[in-house]
Amino acid sequence: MTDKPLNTTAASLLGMLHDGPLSGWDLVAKAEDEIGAFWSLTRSQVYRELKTLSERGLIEAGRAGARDRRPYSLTGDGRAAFQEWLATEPQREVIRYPLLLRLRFGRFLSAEQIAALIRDAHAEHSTALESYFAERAAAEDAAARGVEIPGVDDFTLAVLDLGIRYEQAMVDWLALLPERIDVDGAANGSTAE
Amino acid sequence: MTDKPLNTTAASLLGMLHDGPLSGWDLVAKAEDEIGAFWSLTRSQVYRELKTLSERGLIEAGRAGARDRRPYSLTGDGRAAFQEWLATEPQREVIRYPLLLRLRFGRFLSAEQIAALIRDAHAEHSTALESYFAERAAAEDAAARGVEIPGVDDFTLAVLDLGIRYEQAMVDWLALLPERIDVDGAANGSTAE
DNA sequence: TATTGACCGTCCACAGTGGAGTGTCAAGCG
DNA sequence: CGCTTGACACTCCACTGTGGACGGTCAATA
Repeated sequence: MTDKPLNTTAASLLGMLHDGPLSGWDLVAKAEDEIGAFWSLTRSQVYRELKTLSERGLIEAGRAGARDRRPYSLTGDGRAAFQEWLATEPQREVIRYPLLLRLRFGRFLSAEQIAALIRDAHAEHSTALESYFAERAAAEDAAARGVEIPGVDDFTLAVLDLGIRYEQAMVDWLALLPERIDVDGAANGSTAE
Repeated sequence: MTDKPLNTTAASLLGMLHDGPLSGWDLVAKAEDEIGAFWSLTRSQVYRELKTLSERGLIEAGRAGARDRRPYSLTGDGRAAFQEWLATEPQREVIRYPLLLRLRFGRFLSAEQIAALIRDAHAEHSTALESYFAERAAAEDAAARGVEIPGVDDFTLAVLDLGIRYEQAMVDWLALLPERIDVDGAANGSTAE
């Protein structure tokens, strides 16, 4: 199975198929829910990968259900390929954050524009933080009552914890930002230096 | 100039050209240095964008210097297009972090694999944090002595501050991670749940 | 002088994004 | 009962993004 290393998106699909057969549509939803915070993928990409994965024999399409729904299941080769991928060196993270780019070019922005950017971002990260808190609370509650939530293990919770730290850092920073950059002094419309 | 919105990478190039004419090569270096932490771009992409930007009249190629070096400078239309872009709604951040994906699938990893992943990531983020601290210290030192570092303004420092918070959150999390996930209990090689 | 290494750009295959487009099925409603 | 609506499921395409191979130029130095 060493014909060619898996790309990360393909590997994530194999990983999710360990929980049972799923269609492309389901995989997109599951990915969004479970790994969406740190691994983006799109419908187009998923269907493309499913095609090549099945050509390589790492997954197998079941019989189509209603509405062209095609469930894929993992093959033995697929499991092996996934294990191989797990053992590869992970690449560095990629972050692309348009807001930061605009702020970095803040000297070309008006005070109002800056304030609006910060306000919106603060709102977004606050709600993200809230929902992570809720998720953790639900998990802790379930644990206290001895109930198992399917698909939630120690690793899920550990990663969730990082999500909380990340969002908290964002919220804290954004809250202090307006006084940190002297917004009124920085306003200069379109004048380059 | 409303023929078509700029993509973010093209906009970042226009932004950097406000500091004076630069070649594609220089732009890649400058981007890596100044915005690389939150906006990734590659050589290929930069040269492709430079071509279309100059076709659209937003930048202008100067006379080629040694080694085919072609400096580009901003046009008036380019400045206007950049201002327009600044006023557009920024999209959400995209994060793609292969390490987190592997950890999320940690139940398929051995204890040694997990430990190694964490150790490496901790080292990487620690050095990133150190270098950010050094950068900030240099800026503070310069400020104390009344010196202006070219290309460093309040916005640069504010964004640097977020970088520090981000790396600090990572380092803290990674430091606690080994005891948080009971590594020895989690080891199970290739067994699915 | 020859080699080395930094500089500068091109090209290509593959990966990733977002939206338009197509069809299917279930539920509700008049 | 036929119609509409909306969720479901996939396809296709243009554009954007990534990484590496490649080719050439120039400066320094052994």
